[in-house]
Amino acid sequence: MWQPANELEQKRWEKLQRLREKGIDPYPRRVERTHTIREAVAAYEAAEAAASAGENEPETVSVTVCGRIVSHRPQGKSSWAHIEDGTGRVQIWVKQDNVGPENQKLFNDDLDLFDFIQAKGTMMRTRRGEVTVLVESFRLLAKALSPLPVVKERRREDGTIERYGGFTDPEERYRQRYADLAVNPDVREVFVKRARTVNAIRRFLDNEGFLEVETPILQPLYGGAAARPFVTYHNQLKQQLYLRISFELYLKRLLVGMYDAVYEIGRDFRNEGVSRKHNPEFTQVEFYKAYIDYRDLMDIVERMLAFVAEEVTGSTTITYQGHTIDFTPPWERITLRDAIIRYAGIDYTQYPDAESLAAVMREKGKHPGPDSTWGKLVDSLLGSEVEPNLIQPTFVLDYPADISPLAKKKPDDPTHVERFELFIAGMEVGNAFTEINDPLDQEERFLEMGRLYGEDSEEGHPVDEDYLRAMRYGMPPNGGYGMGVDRLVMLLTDRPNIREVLLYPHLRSRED
RNA sequence: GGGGGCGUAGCUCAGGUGGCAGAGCAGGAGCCUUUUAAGCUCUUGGCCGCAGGUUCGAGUCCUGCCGCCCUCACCA
Repeated sequence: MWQPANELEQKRWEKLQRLREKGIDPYPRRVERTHTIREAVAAYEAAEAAASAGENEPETVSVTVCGRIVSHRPQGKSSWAHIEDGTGRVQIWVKQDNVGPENQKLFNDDLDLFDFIQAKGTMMRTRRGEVTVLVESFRLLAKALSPLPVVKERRREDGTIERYGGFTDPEERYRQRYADLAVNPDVREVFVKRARTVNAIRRFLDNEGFLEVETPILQPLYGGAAARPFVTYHNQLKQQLYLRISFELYLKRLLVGMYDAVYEIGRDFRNEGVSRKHNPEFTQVEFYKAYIDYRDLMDIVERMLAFVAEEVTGSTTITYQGHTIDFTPPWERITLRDAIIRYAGIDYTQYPDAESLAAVMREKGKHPGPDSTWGKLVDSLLGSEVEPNLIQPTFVLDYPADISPLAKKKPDDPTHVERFELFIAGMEVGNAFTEINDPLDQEERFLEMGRLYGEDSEEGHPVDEDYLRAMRYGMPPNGGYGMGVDRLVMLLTDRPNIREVLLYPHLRSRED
């Protein structure tokens, strides 16, 4: 059973007992509300506007509003408070003349910051010009036994807001996200924008004729990306299962099934390091469309992100960590080879094997990993030399075939594939290719990956025989795109850390 | 996993070279019927992350552990 942990909770618990002794239910069932706070303020401002037209006093606006007490300023026989609901914040004024001495005392002594109340009264404007509910009666809706961190704000003369105190420790904010959201409105705003982002992606794809589908998260075989999976087990079926690392192979099977264009928005799971840009579970959108290739995909992605940015922020130009980023199409397109020449000064086609490429990287002062494959070395050049420089949306295209086992080779160059990745603000945001639809080529590429990575590597692609069988029934030529939604939300909300855009980011467990 | 930083009151933070653990806000008592970081007077509140060690004496120095942040590695 809960016990007060400190003096603050002890006092609130005592107030709770006092209220019960007075016959007041601190957690009543029924609530009356005539207006949200935003509606109440709007109704009064409308009445004022109408009155000023006729130069009269505004008509009486009677409201019953509900919300959490976010400032509590008892002043003897007259008290002020602000209450907040999901729509806004309004000041209330409780006067002994209106509510009587007993209720005035109860408001002052037994109600606390962060309690929920219902207040009935008429709208007015104070001398200082703030729209306020002059309270006729009020009622406790829910007692808060634990105090939230207090954040105080003052509006300076110049209109800017000065904040005092606050709730800023990232660990506590993530572990107690409810408290973070309750006291930090800007955090609430992040997740409103996140919802709008997902919604805008969905609307865009729906309008483009894509069908939204859902595919298995628990999979007997994982694939579609090079990542280590989480492993789980179905007791009754006595079957080892993996949490998916991508949607790719299941979505492309649907093109065999004669859907022309499909997409899925959902969670992927990768059993790898966590960082500023990586959470073990993250949200992806992947879409596949028949009869297009990676050049068409670039056009779609440009239009999609310009649309999403506009819907979420009101503009196709955003600010991210001090950078101005412009989503207006068209975006820069550069081949991976040219990008690495430009930013690392190495033409990797001159070093066609891992040994020579590693050697030239060492000459340039880089530190290639010891047992890297050639493809991994190219990828590391991209990650460390190129990626940080790509601030504006940039498509990097035409990747080496041996790090891209699902992408179709270029017609004039079998060492490279029709693939691009999208980089924004120095982050990889999207990945796409002209998909292999030749089942024999695909099988060979799976086997090749197996040879490169070795039988026991978890990063290698397990050969998905059922996927190959599907492809043998005939798969239309198609292009597919995958994008990390969390990273896009980071961009659109100007957050430097993926945890800031996840309601409940993964944290190590801790004894409380 | 490696390197660096951090952990002090409910919250935000101070606490040179080891020497009585502090402030603001929140909380409590009192005054206060147009306040808005309300104000004024008084006041409560501490496992200094945890466990060891050095020392006459440790919030401070050392070691280990836990957690978070940054970074590297890993990661299409």
